[in-house]
Amino acid sequence: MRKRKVPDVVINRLPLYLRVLAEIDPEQTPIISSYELGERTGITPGQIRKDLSFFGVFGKQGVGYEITTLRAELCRILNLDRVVNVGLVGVGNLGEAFLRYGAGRQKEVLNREGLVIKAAFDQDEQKIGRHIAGVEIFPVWQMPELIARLKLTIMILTVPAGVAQEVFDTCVAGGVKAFLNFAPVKLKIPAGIRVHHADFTLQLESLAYYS
Amino acid sequence: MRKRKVPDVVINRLPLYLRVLAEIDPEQTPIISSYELGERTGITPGQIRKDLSFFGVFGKQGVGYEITTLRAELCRILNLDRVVNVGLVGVGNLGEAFLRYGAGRQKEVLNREGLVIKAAFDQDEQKIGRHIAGVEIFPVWQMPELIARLKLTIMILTVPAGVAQEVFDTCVAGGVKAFLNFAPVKLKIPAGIRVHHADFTLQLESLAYYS
DNA sequence: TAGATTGTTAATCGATTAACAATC
DNA sequence: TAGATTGTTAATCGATTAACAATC
Repeated sequence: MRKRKVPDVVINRLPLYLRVLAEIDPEQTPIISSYELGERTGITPGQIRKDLSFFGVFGKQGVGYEITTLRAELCRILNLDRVVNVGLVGVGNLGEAFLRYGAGRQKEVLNREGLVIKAAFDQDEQKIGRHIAGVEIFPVWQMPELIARLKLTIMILTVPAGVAQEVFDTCVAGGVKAFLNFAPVKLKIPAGIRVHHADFTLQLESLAYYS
Repeated sequence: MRKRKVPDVVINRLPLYLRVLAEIDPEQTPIISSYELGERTGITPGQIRKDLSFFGVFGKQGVGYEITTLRAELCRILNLDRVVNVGLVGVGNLGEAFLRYGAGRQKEVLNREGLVIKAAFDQDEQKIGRHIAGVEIFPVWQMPELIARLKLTIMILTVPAGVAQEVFDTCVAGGVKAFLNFAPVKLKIPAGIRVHHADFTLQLESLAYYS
């Protein structure tokens, strides 16, 4: 894995480029310059060119970037040119909201990019077998089996803080490589595993500084 | 405002220190070293000392930090030593989940730190007047008035992308200083206003790279 | 060809880490 | 006093920005 070569901060910007490119009709505007893309993303043109240069040469000097090509390349880089199977653990308020979110307006966006929520997990007997926004809820003990069977490579953690590490470890053992963690805990993360934290409490508390 | 002096990245770490300190009983362990705090937060001891040094001198050489004092100082720095009033706009799936989240286990945490969700807003007639987790839902047109009356200084944006900028501008005009934005849009942000983005779609898409 | 815009290198900036004198 | 740990300075690291030759 030479992935370490590309800084995470660069990877985090690629989806933004993708989003902006998706808003343009390539029939009408087939080419975009780094200046125009910079205008629309809030990223400087130089930064955009630098970011893209980590992956190859996608533009034409004196001309710009062909939108269709650049979109395809970005999708390829992000693995979004194929289906990426996502799971979710913990169908409480937040988990349920997330399932519906992924089923609403954002579903089109996520699915267009190949991201599909395939299964949800909970330990509450009452919830097992229910469907939320078309996603079935399975018992947590079936996770190892279903991670393998459904090839889940991204997991959304919307579990209570107390069980987050345990659930996380189970997922890692099962082969999940990337996580979006909503639990307010510091996870112990093995090498090669990527975790994005979405810790609302910490975010609100730091906002208080500016209030 | 000399606030610009302290890097945002430092501010973002302070709530983490606060969380770890809150987990310790100061009766039993009254003093903590930067090494111990580093152990528990995953931040290097040097970094912690550097971060704190932006705000003053809180420790004793050869001894460490008095937990009660350090907690109080961090709260003061983050404005969490007084009540900080928070509003929420857009009571859809995500907005509702957030209200319940702020009412559940995390409510204790948030309230202990002075953060209180005081009002929610929506344009749907049906939702007006309802209460979710004890928070009343008001019509959006009452926002300017209620921001002033309830002194809302932080706003959580859980509105659809299409109206996010408009709602944001209204809040800014009303005097809101800090935002937690869940809408998948690039907001045009005036100077002096702080926005934290929680854009799930972008986060999931960048995770696909590691999947 | 002249103008435009890329890809890339070098310069700058800012944040993290290392190291240690100060001092409890 | 001796040992420990802070507060702070200097060195390092990495990311952003500026600049420009290459070239369409």
